[in-house]
Amino acid sequence: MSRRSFYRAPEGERRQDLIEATLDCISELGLKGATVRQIAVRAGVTAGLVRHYFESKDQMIAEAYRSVIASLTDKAKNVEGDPATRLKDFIAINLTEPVADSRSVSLWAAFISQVRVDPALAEIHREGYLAFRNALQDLLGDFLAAKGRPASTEVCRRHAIAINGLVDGLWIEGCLAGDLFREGELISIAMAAVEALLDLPVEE
Amino acid sequence: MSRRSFYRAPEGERRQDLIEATLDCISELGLKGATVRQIAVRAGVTAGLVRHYFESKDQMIAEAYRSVIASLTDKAKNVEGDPATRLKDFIAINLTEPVADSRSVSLWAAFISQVRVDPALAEIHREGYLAFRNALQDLLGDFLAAKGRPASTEVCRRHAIAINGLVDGLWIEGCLAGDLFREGELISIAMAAVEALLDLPVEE
DNA sequence: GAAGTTATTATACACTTGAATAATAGCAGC
DNA sequence: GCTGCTATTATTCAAGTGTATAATAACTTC
Repeated sequence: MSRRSFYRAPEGERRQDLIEATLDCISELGLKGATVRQIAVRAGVTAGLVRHYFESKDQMIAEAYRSVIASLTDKAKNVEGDPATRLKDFIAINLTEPVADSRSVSLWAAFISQVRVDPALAEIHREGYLAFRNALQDLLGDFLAAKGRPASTEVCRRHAIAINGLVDGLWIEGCLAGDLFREGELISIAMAAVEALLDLPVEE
Repeated sequence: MSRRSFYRAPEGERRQDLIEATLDCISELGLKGATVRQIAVRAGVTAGLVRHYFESKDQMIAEAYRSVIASLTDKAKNVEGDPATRLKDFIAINLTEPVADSRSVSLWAAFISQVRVDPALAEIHREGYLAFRNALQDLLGDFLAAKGRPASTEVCRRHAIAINGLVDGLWIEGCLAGDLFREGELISIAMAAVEALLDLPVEE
């Protein structure tokens, strides 16, 4: 009667593994299916270890949510180049894998559904949304200025709200039922819509 | 030692009560919190009754989802009047209570998060989305024709996809963090955006 | 290589879960 | 009122839940 052998992982690595396993469970089995035991199996450890790294299962899930938000927003916030290119890339990135895939939207929805239940998640959502929208707002300000049509903060804010809504809505549908659209169709629709909203060509 | 007294309800009524109680639980406690016992408490019955009306808890939840989708789409699909009024109302209805409230978006998100887990829910979502988008597409066709700018099915389809995405995205944010926007601001932004997308005034 | 630290395993606990079953009481028809 | 049907309650069950605890083995330090 002997114990299984194991590897003593560095703290950061193990925490990351546990969070990743948590997200796998949530996306494939739903929040209900993300039990401590199932998460442990996927992370290749035993259930007790979870409590060694996190105060509670709920706290681990909140951290997992933070990492989802970060993965959804980081790529789009770090676009580079001239304003027109950045705007174009911003849209394309959000409507292309890996941001746009069914795993992402599953995770996102699972957490959104808990926003009313857990105020901590509500706060995380709010921060993520505002950071994302403000990045877009700055981007739009730069773009309009570069095109010789500088706009007030208020105008940029309204444009950012609308375009953010548009991109979010298309992102969701693309993730949930991508087969309803042709290859690249959502990006093309989004690009045309942004041009109409701003009354300016984005692509040359 | 006596049993509690009870009322023998007509089948339709009791089923409706159970579904309503299920939705209350999901929106307030999350899918995890929607246990057979908790649902029974809210419906004012004992847990065993659930299985008398539904084959399983999962089947009851799928039916509950159907009723959510219906409540979200029915109001918007039944707009009346001339095309411009219908288009205006379509947008306003989707961004105003009771369609736009935190309970609705919680329920919607809870089900979306299960789409990957349960193919039955995926099918229900797909049907709901297409019915909604097609209603919008017809509406846009009528509107453009009435304004003397008749458009092809394909053009209407692209407009419907974009406007549907826009409205969905704004709906979600309005529900989740309504306090980030001024009274009526989302409707005003949506209306202006639709006018820009169609290059036509919606309001006189 | 021995000693000490602690990440990890193993096990146990109290509680909740969805479901099955049997008893019962509300109500319709006579 | 009595009878019969069945919607509803009450109880039970096995499986699964998050967490607490103690034993242990992997690794560090000297």
